[in-house]
Amino acid sequence: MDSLDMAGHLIRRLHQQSTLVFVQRTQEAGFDLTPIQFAALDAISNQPGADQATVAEMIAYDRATIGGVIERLEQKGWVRRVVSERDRRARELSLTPEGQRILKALVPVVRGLQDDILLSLSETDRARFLKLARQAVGQ
Amino acid sequence: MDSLDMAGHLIRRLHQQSTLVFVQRTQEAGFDLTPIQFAALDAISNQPGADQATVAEMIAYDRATIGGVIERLEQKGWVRRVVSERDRRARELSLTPEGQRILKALVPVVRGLQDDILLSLSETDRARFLKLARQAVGQ
DNA sequence: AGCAAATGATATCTATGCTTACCATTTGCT
DNA sequence: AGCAAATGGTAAGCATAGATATCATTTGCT
Repeated sequence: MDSLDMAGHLIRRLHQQSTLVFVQRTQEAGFDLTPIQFAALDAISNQPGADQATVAEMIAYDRATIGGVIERLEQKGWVRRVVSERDRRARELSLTPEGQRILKALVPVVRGLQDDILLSLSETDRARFLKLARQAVGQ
Repeated sequence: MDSLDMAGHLIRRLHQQSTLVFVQRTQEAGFDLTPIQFAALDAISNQPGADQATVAEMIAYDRATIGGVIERLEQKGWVRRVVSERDRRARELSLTPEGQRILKALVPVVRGLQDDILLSLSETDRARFLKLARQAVGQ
């Protein structure tokens, strides 16, 4: 078996393709952000007031890296970070009005590009693939 | 549709899982390297004398990052980099005897961990998934 | 032969992605 | 109340990952 044909390598190439499509399509639509920034934005929107650790857990991310992601979202003016009164270690996250506007405009674009990630699969195979992928990540 | 259930996010989590399993299993076996270092090592072994650009293309990698990867492999004493006589811009790559020894010991370990990446899939589903993944990356 | 275009490689910059260590604060237990 | 353990966050370090710019050399065309 060729090492390039093994699960690990195929998955890396899928990830590569996925990121590329995301960035290209969102840029074409006039946005400037990464897939992970979108995931964080979406998570914060679904759970306003959550702290960074919670958001990290929601999107299966590590605590150390999420800090930088949130910081960049804050710099863009899309996310607010307020020290929690309940727990002064924590920072409560929420979207700014601008962040909400961006996310709302972004959702249909991101939804629309998902099929482009798996362009060489038929509709049926795409559904099969996603079902298996879901199962593989234990969801 | 939840953004966490979309193709892009599922693929990112697969990649995460894949890398984790690779590093854990190879470390348990006494090795210290990344998936991409393995891919490069394997590519060089299959095509000794190839230059960096060729190796990058073989493993679907970008030219800018491969330099660092090869450099780390060279530092480990696994790869030799010799300026080509044919084309003085190029560096011809080959494995050192140590690199050959390591790769030979590594191959069965890496082969063996592939199934662990997709542990929650049955044998049949794993084969289905890989077939679809292969198709999705256009291979 | 001469020169523009292509190519191999590196440098720089930005952004993940993960590990370990550390600091501040809170929790849980006695 | 007192204190160890747990938790939220940041810092530092290493390794991808890709875009763009630059440099050296080679190729292709005339």
